[in-house]
Amino acid sequence: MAKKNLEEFAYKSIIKMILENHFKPGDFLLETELSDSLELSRTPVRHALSLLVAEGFLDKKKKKGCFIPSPSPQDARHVFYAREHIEGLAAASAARYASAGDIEFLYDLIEKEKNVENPGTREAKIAYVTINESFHLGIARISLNKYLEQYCRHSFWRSHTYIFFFDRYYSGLNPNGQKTSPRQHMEITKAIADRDEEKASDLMKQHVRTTFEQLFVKL
Amino acid sequence: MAKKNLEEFAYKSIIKMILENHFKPGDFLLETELSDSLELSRTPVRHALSLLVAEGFLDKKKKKGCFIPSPSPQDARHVFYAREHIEGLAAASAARYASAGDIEFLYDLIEKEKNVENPGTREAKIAYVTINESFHLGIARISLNKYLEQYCRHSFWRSHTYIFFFDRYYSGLNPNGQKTSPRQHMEITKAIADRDEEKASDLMKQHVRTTFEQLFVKL
DNA sequence: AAAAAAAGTGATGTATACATAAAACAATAC
DNA sequence: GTATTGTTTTATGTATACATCACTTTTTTT
Repeated sequence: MAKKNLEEFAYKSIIKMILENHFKPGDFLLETELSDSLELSRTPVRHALSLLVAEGFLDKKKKKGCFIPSPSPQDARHVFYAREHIEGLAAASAARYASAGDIEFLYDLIEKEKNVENPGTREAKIAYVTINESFHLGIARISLNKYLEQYCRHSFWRSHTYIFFFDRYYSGLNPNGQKTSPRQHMEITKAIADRDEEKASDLMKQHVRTTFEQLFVKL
Repeated sequence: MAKKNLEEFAYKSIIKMILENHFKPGDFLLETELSDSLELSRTPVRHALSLLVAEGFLDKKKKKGCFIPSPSPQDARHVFYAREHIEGLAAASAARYASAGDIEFLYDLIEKEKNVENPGTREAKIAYVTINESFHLGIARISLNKYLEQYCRHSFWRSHTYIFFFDRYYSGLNPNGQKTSPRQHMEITKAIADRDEEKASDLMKQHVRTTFEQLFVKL
């Protein structure tokens, strides 16, 4: 990763570390440790941590430090509930405003998703995550509403804390041993292409709920 | 205001200045100017500005600074659209989870709102703003979903940029010369007290839309 | 030996000096 | 007169030294 902007670099690096399970819930992210390991001063690290706290990715104790919030089934329900409805709104809005290029973009992603090689490997998992992110945040972007987009992005990332935590999900397989995402992504995209706002919204809500249920099958 | 925590002090002071119309859209909030006028160093000011940017109060240009976002009818439609639906969700959730104390809290606010003295004065305006914030963010809190609450808070404040800009609104009067907010607040609260999630949601959505329409009557 | 007081530790909180880059301006070429 | 390049300005971006406060450990007192 480029170090042009140290603040941005610190921000992205810390998120990356969190998503790569570098820390466990309750761990303190010390400014000095991070600045050492990222090889920059405390200032940009401190800045990045503040943002992450403001955005709700981290919790903070005054004069003590920032720490990874403890995930709870309750909190997961809250994120996914918010995410479900907000992405539903975004999908409806996307169905209204999507250009031909946007729709092509979504179909391309689904093609890529179907053709990920060596499913089950670490590389395949990373590919799925990347494509999935592009799809969901893509629809958020296509909604043309920067507020919806921002909230989608936030709840998406926050929900990914859980997806990485209970990472059984990214086997990418449902209980029947089949991938559900590409099919659902396809249906959503079709609804958007058909300009069917309500259907796009409903399918997206259902899709997010499916993700949640697959994750928390045992909770 | 106490200066125990300089970062908090800076944060609150800057918000206060913004809300008191100290700046106009497009104005840059310079770190050095602010730190001079608040009589502290750039560090806490810079920190506060970062938070305000993260929270969407301010926009930022890299290496240039933080500035008051310029309102546009398009942007206003986007904020109010997002706010309408998210506050609708929060109201539904609040109808489900509100405690007796919560409901009393809401009724108390409505009482206070009805009894604001000397309508039309600057003091009355500030009182309305304060009460209105407590009501809307109160419902967000009562939803018991911290994500919904966060998005409510964000879109609420962002929409307030417009409310303060076109401040005809806080005459508090509708085209017929009557205050509409207390009545709508009362109806929403009743729906919450009745545990009628759908009604609470619909009324809240309608209420936010009313606010928008009163603001943009001429746009 | 238990409790209270005091000193020590280690992190964040704050101020400030310096580096860097965007933007404004001036000078020059055309 | 306009466009383009070079210089200056100025505010942010970054590093770092020092202050402060919560917490821990040690010491003292009873």
